[in-house]
Amino acid sequence: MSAKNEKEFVKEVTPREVDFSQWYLDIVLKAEMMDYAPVKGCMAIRPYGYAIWENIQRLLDRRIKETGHENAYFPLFIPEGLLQKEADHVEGFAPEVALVTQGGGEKLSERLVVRPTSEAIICNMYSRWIQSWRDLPLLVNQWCNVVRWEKNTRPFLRTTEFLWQEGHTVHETEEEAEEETLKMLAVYREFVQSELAVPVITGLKTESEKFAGALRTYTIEALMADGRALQAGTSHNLGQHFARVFDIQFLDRSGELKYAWQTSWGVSTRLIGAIIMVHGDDRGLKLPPRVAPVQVVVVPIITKKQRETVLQKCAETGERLSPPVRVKLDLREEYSPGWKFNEWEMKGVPLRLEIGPRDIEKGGVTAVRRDTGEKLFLPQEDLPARVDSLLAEIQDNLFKLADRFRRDNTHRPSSYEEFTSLLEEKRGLILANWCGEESCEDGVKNKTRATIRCMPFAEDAENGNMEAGPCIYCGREKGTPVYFARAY
RNA sequence: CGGGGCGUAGCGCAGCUUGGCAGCGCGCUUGGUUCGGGACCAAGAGGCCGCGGGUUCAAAUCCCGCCGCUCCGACCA
Repeated sequence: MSAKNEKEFVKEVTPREVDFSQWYLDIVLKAEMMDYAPVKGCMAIRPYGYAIWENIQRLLDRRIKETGHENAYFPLFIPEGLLQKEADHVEGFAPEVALVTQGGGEKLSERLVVRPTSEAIICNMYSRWIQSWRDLPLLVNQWCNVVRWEKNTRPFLRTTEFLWQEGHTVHETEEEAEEETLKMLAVYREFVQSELAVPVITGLKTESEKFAGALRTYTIEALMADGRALQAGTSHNLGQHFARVFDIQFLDRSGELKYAWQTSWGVSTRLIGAIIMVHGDDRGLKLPPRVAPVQVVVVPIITKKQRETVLQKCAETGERLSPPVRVKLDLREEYSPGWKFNEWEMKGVPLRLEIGPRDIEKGGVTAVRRDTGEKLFLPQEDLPARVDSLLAEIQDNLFKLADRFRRDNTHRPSSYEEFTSLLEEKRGLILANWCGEESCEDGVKNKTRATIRCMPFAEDAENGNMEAGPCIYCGREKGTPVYFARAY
């Protein structure tokens, strides 16, 4: 295909190299994932975008239940006084809460916060449900919406209202809570990598970056194609902070009254933004088959003489593949095949099957991979098996490409000068030693706009050496390696 | 929240400087011919010019305020 044609096909999308932000916005709108709603920072998630979310829910919900959790639902409204109980928590969330002051035409005696997260209301309920060690562990998850009045919004990445899941668990001991926190972090990591094909690094957040009210926050961080990092999920060990202020106490095995240990963890519709920014290209989305609403699109090549034969073969092919494959037959006759090719590429459908007179004559279908653009001929006999293995290959390839990109864009500077020039010229993840002082973290942030994304676990040391050394900022000799990056 | 840009048909835009019939391309509707990488012909439909106020005989156009989107910062799960 000529360069000119290549350009023509994507004229509706700003190339990534020109303006990555604009590219992202073009994609989410033109692939019909969302549309702007008439409230600032709010969006309608359109069926095609929501179908991805439903797949995320289905695949993650299964894992959450397999690890022993049950789903429940708690109120959208939280009495203002409840949110204010935990000092750090209220300090963290107060600036971004929406308040309901009126109901039923009358001023409320106590204002209601629209949940920015549900620790307060859930802990309030938990204090009534827990009396004995026999009530523990309490393992509950909730799928819901939350509202945070953000100043700067971006579709899927940071919206005023968003959808997520939040797990809230209660345990007898600190060790159990820590184990749960790490277990769910591992679930997230496995889920995001194997289903979304998004490689992540895991680690501990710094004190300044941790969840408001938590003892410790662990995170999975992904690297976007523009070299910026995205926090893709977090798991918090809440310690006894909330138990103390919400009075979650239980009689332990020796008859002693103890405060419980808690965790909370969540991922949101932000994951959809990650999929877009990790895999997409100038022609549009590239969806990992495991979460793609449409895994295979069948495009008939209709000609005057062969119309019925072709349509029949398409229907037949669809029936052979679905289920289990999510197949879409695009039988619209008002669009040319070429137009459809471009549209489904924009929408990121992993595999396209073209069926025309020539394919029928040769006894198969033409297949085109979205990830590589590769064109293949698949004989009818082993079509289901070939489609199945191609989808698996595409899933695998998307992960490999993203993982290679992440590795290629992880740097290990040996001086502060190299550190700053890497941030200016290449971005990406920068593994550098840090002494642990907040003043150095702030210093780097103020000068370079890069933040510490996480303090990685030692076993994740696949990107060069994890040896301790002088702090990249102050030069003191006690720094340990942490990941810096500019983040969304 | 501060600074810049933008807001005119579903989408992309022109018109605004210098006030005077609301325009173009794509898309949409209907009919027909087509269909292997965004087909073609013909006939149509579609407007609170973001919202509110002001100036004027007259406002998309000038002035003031507000809202929204966006970029750069600040703030932040």
